[in-house]
Amino acid sequence: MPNSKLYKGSLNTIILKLLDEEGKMYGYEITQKVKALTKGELQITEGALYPALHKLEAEGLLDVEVAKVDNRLRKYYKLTEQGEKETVNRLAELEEFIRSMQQLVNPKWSIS
Amino acid sequence: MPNSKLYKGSLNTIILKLLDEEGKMYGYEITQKVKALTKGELQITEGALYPALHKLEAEGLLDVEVAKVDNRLRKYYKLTEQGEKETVNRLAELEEFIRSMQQLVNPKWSIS
DNA sequence: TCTTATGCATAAGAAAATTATGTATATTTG
DNA sequence: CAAATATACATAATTTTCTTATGCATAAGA
Repeated sequence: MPNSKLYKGSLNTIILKLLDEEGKMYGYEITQKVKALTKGELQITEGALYPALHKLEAEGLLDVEVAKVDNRLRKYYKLTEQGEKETVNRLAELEEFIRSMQQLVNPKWSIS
Repeated sequence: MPNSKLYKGSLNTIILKLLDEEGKMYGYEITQKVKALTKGELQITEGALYPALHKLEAEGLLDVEVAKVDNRLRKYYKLTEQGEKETVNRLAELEEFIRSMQQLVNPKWSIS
């Protein structure tokens, strides 16, 4: 996402969350999904996405399955069992983080 | 903030926002304020804070004023005019970012 | 036919943290 | 009273995580 420096560190959590929702996705699909969900606000670059996917796979959080569609390669990723557990933790962290940021940015809200 | 990787990139905005609210603050005060506001959730490390303050000063967004209290050094920072303008922009970006993240994490909310 | 879209990947560099130090004074606690 | 903790600054080495720039290849649209 070359537009905003803010999302640093949240890419992995975004990937995990999307895979948790969608079941399985391939890289390019993830970039398009994020773009659509955020109305173009967040654009994941390939240079960030693919290394992130490989790392999550190496950590045992993702499984990969190769497919060929229209004579083009696709690598479908899905959460492993461990990945599902981690996703719960990471999402909780992210939500807590969002709450904290709101607290800082706009203390009038979120009495929570 | 050694606990959460998520805030990466938002430290500068946090600093600007706090200075905008408080008028002037010194480094250690900022760390304590953030800790308090987020109930210990976000802990700014010195290794991140001081270089960030120096950079913001170098960019002309902050002015510094040295004081001695109880025989100890304090460096009070406050926004320059340019800093105030930038703060408006950065806060808008941050709020947009938070909205985007909520969109991704919990699409059920924010019909916005 | 040329550009754009789809689909993967990696390398070089930059940005922004963490971790580990270092210095110094004041206060609290055992 | 000594030791630990809190206050207050700073920087260097390292790591993490991006951006930017490439590269390859096929399909679709102008």
